[in-house]
Amino acid sequence: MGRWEPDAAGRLREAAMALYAERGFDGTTVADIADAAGVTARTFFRHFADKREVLFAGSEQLEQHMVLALAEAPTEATPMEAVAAAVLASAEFFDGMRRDYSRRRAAVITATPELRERELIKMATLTSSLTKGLLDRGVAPDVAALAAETGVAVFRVAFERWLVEPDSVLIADVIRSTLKTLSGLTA
Amino acid sequence: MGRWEPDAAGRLREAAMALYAERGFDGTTVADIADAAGVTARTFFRHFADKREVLFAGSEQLEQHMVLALAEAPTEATPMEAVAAAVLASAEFFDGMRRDYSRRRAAVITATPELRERELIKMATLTSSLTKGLLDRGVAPDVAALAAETGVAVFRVAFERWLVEPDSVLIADVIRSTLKTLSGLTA
DNA sequence: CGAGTGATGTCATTGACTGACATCACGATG
DNA sequence: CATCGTGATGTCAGTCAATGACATCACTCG
Repeated sequence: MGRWEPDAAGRLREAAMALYAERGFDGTTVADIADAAGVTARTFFRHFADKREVLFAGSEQLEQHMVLALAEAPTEATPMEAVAAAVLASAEFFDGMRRDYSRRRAAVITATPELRERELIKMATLTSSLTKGLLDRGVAPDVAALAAETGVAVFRVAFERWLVEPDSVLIADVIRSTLKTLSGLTA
Repeated sequence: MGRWEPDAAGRLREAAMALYAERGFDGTTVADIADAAGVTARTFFRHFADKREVLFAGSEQLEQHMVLALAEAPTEATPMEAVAAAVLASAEFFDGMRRDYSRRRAAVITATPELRERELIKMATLTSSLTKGLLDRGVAPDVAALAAETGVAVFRVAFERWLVEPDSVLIADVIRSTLKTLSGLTA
């Protein structure tokens, strides 16, 4: 065993989720989280930029994954098809994850304005990354922005729906269904 | 003259804008703003919930105004027409305002992640208010959400374009032009 | 063995934000 | 005219998020 327990960041993430769910975001201090994880508050800030970011670790990987899927979509795919592929690729991130965790996380975020702000900016960042990915595919700026925006909207709606569905439902199926609803709207 | 200079909130708003523009958001303390406005920091927090909110005063009125315009749209208007009326109504809020102020404010917000977060949540609130307004008109939930989202997107795009246009251009014209672009996209 | 490294702890400090309480012009009321 | 709220502000003390500077020490590599 090393000088310290391994995976301090992971312990901090779990401690934060547990405490936010139990006492609420405002009722939890960074010192509380650090104590529960067996480190000091200073170490918390070495792993996460601020008290909110601890709930959003992994969002960069999700984004990278989606952007990669977008880039790998066949050249002949329409912009919206490519975006759909990117959104579908996100499923791989959640299938392995316990639904329970996602639900508690969503509940905490919904209940805390500060966390909703952070989530919104993550979505905005995702949107602009997808837009850029489309531009790289030669899509016109207006179309790219609109397609990306629409794709992220589908992602959001599908994710919310998935959280409510029974546990057996796969998120990929919910995404496909949401995409179908979208095409019905514009038809 | 009363015991205190009148309109402390207004003085705080102006002082905040000036200092944020001059030294940046992070380089400005609440005490700085309060000093410049001739009050104490404690008074700042009696007028604004936090350091970011001082740049968003008036957003509730804008929202109310738009929701009202939505409600007053003719019964026979389509959802998107009603939303367009709401977005157009926002013009009355900016025509009187010095463009210069809006530009400096936008520059500060763009440069500061914390402020961009706040702006995003204001837009999200606006979206959900417009959605609710559409539901009150009997619009189906899916359509209402989509129309509101689209309307806010138009508002955002038009506002940004307006800031770049020469000073003589009216925001209402930019909004109308943006709405036209939108209908071109979906056609 | 000794130098270097990386993750952590310790300490001090700034600044956002809050609660409790005091102050005091002004307007109403008797 | 005296007094009695009332509302906007000041004062003070305190909590907690966040950051910089410096110390520590197991581990690794030469």
